[in-house]
Amino acid sequence: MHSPELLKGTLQTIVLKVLKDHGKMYGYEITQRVKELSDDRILLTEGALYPTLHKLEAEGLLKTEIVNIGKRVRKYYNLTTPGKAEARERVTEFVDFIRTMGNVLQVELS
Amino acid sequence: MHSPELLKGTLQTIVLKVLKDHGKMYGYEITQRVKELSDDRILLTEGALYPTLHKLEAEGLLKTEIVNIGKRVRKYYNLTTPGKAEARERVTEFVDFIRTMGNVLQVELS
DNA sequence: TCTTATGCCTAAGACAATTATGTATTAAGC
DNA sequence: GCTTAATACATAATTGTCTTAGGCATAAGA
Repeated sequence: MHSPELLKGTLQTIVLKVLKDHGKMYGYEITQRVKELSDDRILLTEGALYPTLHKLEAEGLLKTEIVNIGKRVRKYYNLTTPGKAEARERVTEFVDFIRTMGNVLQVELS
Repeated sequence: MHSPELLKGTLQTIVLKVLKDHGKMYGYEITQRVKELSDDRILLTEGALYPTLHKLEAEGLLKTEIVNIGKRVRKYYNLTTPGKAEARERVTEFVDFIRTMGNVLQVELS
């Protein structure tokens, strides 16, 4: 697990990009996908994830769809059109940030 | 200027690494060096920098030296031996984090 | 002389995350 | 049949880092 401080500020970017790459997903699924993609290094906590999903939805970047699986409820999230644009921007912004940090820290980012 | 959220958690790493690369520096000088290295994209605020310097000093990672320049006072900071080790670790940690994020976001980090 | 730059610092508040809960269903092990 | 782990949603209290807003003072340039 990574030093958690570095993760701060990246959650929305992660959620938007993962949804962009994988399409319709529900909360728990997102945590598992990120765990998998990060090789168990990024473990999203529910206390952070759900408020973030709700916030992105309130901003119109995500839309939801509730599906019943037996007696259990799943809430699927997907990007809206503005959400897709936002995902692109966030990733670009992140990459730019990393380049800048590479200069400041004088490191090569393979 | 970058989205400030992404910067969160990176301040200590920046301070430690810049001091490692440039040796003895004072607070204001650090802000200017980072501004320069980042091409004006990272502007450290004093309200964040000074508490961080004091904290790192309290942890024994930095040592200080006060110098009078005319009537003005400069407080130089430099890494201690544990501080140098910590700087190395923080940078390694940051690079690892970036690699992980590259996988999660599915982006190439040149 | 007024603004900008240099130089240190602290305090209040915002914000995002962690930690701690709460509720409930389903599958697996014993 | 019972217990535990996994699945699945969610909120609330707290923590920590940062921004914003102050405060004080010297030096240089227009």
